[in-house]
Amino acid sequence: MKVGVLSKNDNEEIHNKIIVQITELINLKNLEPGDKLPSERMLSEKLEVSRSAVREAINKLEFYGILKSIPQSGTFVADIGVTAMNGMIDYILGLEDPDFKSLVETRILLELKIVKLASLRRTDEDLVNIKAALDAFEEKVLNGENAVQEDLLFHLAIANTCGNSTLNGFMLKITPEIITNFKKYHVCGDELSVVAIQEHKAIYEAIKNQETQKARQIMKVHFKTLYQYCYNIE
Amino acid sequence: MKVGVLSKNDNEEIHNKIIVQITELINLKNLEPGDKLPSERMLSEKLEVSRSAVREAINKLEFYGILKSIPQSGTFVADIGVTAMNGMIDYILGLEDPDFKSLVETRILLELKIVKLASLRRTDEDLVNIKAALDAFEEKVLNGENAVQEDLLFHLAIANTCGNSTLNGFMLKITPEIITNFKKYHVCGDELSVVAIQEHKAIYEAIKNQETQKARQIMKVHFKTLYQYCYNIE
DNA sequence: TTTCATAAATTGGTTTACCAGATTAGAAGT
DNA sequence: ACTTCTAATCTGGTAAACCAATTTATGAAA
Repeated sequence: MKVGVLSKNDNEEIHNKIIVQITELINLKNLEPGDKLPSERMLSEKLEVSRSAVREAINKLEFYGILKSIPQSGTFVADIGVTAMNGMIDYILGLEDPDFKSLVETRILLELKIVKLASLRRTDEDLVNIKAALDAFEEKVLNGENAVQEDLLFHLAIANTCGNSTLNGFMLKITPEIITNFKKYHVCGDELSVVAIQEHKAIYEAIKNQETQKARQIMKVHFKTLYQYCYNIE
Repeated sequence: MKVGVLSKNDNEEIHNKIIVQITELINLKNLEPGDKLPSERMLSEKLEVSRSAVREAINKLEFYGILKSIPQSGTFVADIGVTAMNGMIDYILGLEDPDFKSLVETRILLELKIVKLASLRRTDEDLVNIKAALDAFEEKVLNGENAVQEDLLFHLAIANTCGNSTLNGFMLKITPEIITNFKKYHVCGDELSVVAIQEHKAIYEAIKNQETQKARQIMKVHFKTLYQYCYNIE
């Protein structure tokens, strides 16, 4: 089953159907950016579905920046143009659920950039946060406990200091899926955690000293095991 | 105003407040992964807000993989652990709206990876799609019309063939914001479009011939102007 | 005591009714 | 004809009522 990034349940199918119908309507009526859609009531009547279903479809299109609802006024076609809209909707409907490989591949890409930016832009306050996450991770590992959560919180702490809210948001989006997949495929890596402590410390130091390339290099080494694992799955 | 990735309206403030309260409740009750939250009715009563408000807060937490609602059963703490949950929620609530620089910075990062993957994984069918987007762009430019939409659809066509649904989804998420910012800051770049045609063609050929490094190199050149613009804004 | 069928209660989801702000139509005044 | 003001209408959002599936409680049978 295909499902979007918003992934909820199997009712997604009917949402997609409604999205297609709304799109067709926009094209039929030659609505331009800024134009108002028929009201939710009209749409639900015309498409013979409940208003809530229409609202959910609109929500999804709004999430992807294609529509814009304004409280007591109406729902409008965002000013990205109808060509972009039609193209995007095709791709949105075709979006598949991310598999583990996609997630890891993306995570590594994001984090190698994030650690560079973080080392350039980190404030002193940021360093305190990262250090706290680092200490929490170390304590857990030295206690012999599973520290997957603390591991990823350390990485999120870095993402939070990179000064790029888009990258930060993307990291937050994929982290839970990464964790659950770690558990699913038993990539918890308890045995590697002691090594990981040293690597985390080295990353922290590099960020602290603003050694951009070094920070990136250590992060790359840090991901080596994960990287190999990722490309051995397929 | 701070706002999350889901960015809707100013009522986000109260959603965040509810999210905090729900989190506190989970901690108070020492709920572990897999445990069931109080029902939506109980929560709305206890927190003295409407049930719909509770539902929206839960939806957001579900989007970020922290909670999981099961239809006639209940809402459960996802199995990422309470430590990860608490850390993530702090970061989620602190998320700011992405600025243009964040978007461009992220786009370039994503696309340089995407074009590599696409050149490795593209099918013959993919090539047809990319070529169609390429032709549409060329026609628009040669007609002297603004071709921002067709430009980005070409890039989305590539993203759609990269075999990584996470990266593809992220590209879809930022594209509309990129377009609106282009218009806002007048980065439409009509004068550059003729050059862009050649670059697009070269990218297409490289993907077609599966010349991975070359594809990436051309994409990098293609982004040069945008890159400079991005780092001159601040 | 255990097992299993049955009914009552609980759940998230959905439909319906209602709300307050925004828009529009039209009349009144100039 | 053109404003201006007002009231009726229309809008997305929200609260309340309802639903079907699930879970739990109950108790009879073994």
